[in-house]
Amino acid sequence: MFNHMVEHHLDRVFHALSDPTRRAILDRLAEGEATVGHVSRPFPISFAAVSKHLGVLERAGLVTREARGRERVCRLNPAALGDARAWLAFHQRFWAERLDALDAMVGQKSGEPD
Amino acid sequence: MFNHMVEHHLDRVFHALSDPTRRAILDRLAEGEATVGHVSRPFPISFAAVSKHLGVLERAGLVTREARGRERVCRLNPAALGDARAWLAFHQRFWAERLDALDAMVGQKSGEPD
DNA sequence: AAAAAGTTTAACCATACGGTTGAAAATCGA
DNA sequence: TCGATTTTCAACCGTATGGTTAAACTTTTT
Repeated sequence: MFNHMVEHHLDRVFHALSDPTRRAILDRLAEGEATVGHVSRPFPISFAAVSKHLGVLERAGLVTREARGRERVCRLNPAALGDARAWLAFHQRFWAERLDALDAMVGQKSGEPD
Repeated sequence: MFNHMVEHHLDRVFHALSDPTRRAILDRLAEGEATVGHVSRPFPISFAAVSKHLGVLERAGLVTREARGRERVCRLNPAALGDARAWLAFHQRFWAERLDALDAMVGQKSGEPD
């Protein structure tokens, strides 16, 4: 019930989240929507680099960019975090249960088949 | 208040999670500890490739490999998911609050926190 | 001791990544 | 219309990634 075909989506979300600049961009955007220029200003990298980061975030569904005149206003899309969060929550709990089960039968060495 | 120096750790965890093969390895390991050979068997890639994936997972703290004779038994480390989960949970909720505030001003409501 | 088994490491390949600069495209202001 | 502003796109660079095969290392088996 958990292995849908959302895999590629998870790929993109986790990958988007794996870069500190992109997480900082998300933090910046959490303060409110902003244009690409406004987002990029505090970062010590080029404008184009930030634009590409925003592309990665957009493709992951984490951010939307809407054209407004010659500017583009970026906004967060919190819902996109849902799948990643669900994956983590499920697995962490599932793993913990497994390990608890193992702890419960300390001393018994379970033969691992194949 | 959230910008610790755990960044690099988050980098590694999210990056480790961004690959479907690695997530599948974690799923496999959730069924119980296993040697590298056992882990790699179902995958259509080489043994060495799986070994490298396990290295990535290990460096992210998600998996431990313990030498047992000439084999290495791999186990999950659920705790390592903690930081990532905390990051996601905090941000999703934080963003949702922000957007809810915006929605409230528009008159539309469509947020599902937690 | 020698062979076999389980893993890792090294070398390599193709592609993707994060970064740059500079040109192009679209819109605004004069 | 012209020039300035905002953003993307294209080309490029150095490094990292995921994959391969083959060699090396350690431990078990014979």
